[in-house]
Amino acid sequence: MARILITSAIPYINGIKHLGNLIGSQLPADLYARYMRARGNEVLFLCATDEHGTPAELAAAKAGKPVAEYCAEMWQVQDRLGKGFRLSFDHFGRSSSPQNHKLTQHFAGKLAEAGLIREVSEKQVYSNADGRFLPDRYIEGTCPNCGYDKARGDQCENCTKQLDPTDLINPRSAISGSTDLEVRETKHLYLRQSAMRDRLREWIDSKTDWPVLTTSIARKWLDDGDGLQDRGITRDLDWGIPVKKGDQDWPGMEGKVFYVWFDAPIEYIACAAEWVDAGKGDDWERWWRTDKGAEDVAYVQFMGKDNVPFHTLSFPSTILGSGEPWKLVDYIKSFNYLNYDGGQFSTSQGRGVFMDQALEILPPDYWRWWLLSHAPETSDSEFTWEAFQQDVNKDLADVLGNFVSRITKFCRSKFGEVVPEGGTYGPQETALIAELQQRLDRYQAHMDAIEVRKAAAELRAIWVAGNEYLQAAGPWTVFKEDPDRAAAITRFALNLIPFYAGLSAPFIPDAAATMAGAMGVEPTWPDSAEAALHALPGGHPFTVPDVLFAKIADEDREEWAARFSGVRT
RNA sequence: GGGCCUGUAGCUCAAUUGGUUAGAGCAGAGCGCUCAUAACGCUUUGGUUGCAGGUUCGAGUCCUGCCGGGCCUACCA
Repeated sequence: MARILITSAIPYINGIKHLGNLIGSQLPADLYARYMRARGNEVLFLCATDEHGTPAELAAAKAGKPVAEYCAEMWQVQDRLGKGFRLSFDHFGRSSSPQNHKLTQHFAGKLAEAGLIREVSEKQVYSNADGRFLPDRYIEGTCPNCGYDKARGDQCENCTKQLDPTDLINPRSAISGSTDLEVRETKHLYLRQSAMRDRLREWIDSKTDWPVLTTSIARKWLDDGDGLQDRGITRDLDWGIPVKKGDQDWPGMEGKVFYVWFDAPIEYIACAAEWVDAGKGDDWERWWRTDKGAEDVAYVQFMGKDNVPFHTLSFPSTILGSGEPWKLVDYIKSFNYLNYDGGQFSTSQGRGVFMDQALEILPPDYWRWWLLSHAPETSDSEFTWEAFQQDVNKDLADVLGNFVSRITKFCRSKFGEVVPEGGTYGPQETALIAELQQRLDRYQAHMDAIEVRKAAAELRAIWVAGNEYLQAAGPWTVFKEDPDRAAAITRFALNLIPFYAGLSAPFIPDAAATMAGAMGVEPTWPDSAEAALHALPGGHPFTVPDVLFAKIADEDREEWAARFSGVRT
């Protein structure tokens, strides 16, 4: 039995996440967590909301609420939706938790002790009307290069020229539109990542089994230009973790908070502390401190590709630089993006299907299956309503659901709602057991390697094998001359249901529970195909379950396609 | 502009990392079955691997150039 620590990239608090966000980290992380638990491993699966930063403050202001209240409410919404999708977090925390405050301040103190923090005085644009410093992106003006009048302070979207906010003609606040801006001097802390460069490179180079998508992004940052740059880790904001050196004040840093990307990954650790404080566990350090029992933990992170630099460089800088024996990530699984009907999903533009809407129209298993079996592992992938309808109807309703339906109903009509006795397994059953064992081995290998789409394809093939068997064995014909043989075939086919339930549970937990429940058992991972297909003896009662997956009708698809074609208001 | 990823059947994806005749699923066509959610099974049509060169006994895979799509580019997160 292994011990596996799994974290999903923590979703930003600002609004409800869309299906692209879901398949980019939380859903595959959940698949892996469920699988590893089913295999008998000890798993700690953590996620949280990422609550700090300018967008959270602005979203709260727009909602007319204090930011703490806004975040607390949005946490509840995200927690509820996560449960709706059956995300099996051991704890769903908050980066604004007291545990994260303490830990973030602790890390900053340790980094300062190690001489890895330097103070930098810099000039930044301040908006008097908004009462805040403005990040470059929140300053708009006319591009000096092309004359585009909505250029942002970091880059002109029209001509793609990199800009400084001071380059803009007629600069104004993107928040209020105010032109009452001034340049102010402000002091910030920088993490000396440049001093960590060799250690980081050595660490990245040791990760030969990581996907190219992950290591190439890390190397680019290490080597581009003058190499890895120091990074500002504080901001002039109200909402965030106050800058402190451990539990001591930090002279000159009064009123400032840590940058959201500094405290967000630390929440992975703090979340474990929250898990203990919530009474769900009793020792979080054995998951995170290699001097306190975590040396044998395998730590796997899931994230979208845009998150990779922060997980391969920034966060490891924090960990390594602290000089303390914290657990570093062992494997990073990163994902590309899911597009929606020819364009990107967009939270800010309200484009696509969002988690709350998805659950309003269909149960979570439909989404889980489609999204996971089309996970954007090698490149961006695309959601269309036609593909979704077609795939879900075929895979879930026709192949799996109908298999359960046809054999349970056949048995009920010929033998009653009890696994029939009599007859013995013959060559057909032996052959199928051998095939299923091979497929089981492959399925497990794909799941171990976190090859999500390949695992889904193999699972589907396992379902198909049941229909092939029934067609070839034809118990409805055999029954007429040899009821005993028909009983054996039926018994064998009924035994496939709990087998399928166990294997399918990581993908479609609700349907798996229904299938197993109908057969009067719990979904469990099979030791072998041989053992699993002898599990239910003759005489074992069962019930015919309701239709597992109702099909998506053309009218439904058309209605949804129309309903979600515009932008969310 | 720079870096990286990507382009394979109508659609979604494979191809043991340079090795026989490029494979699956869906969709399409034909046949079969009648237990089942008009479901299932079998057979089958379909490819100049974005384009043009090059290296090699051999290229989807490596190199060069071009074309298209994507991500990042350090103060959005």
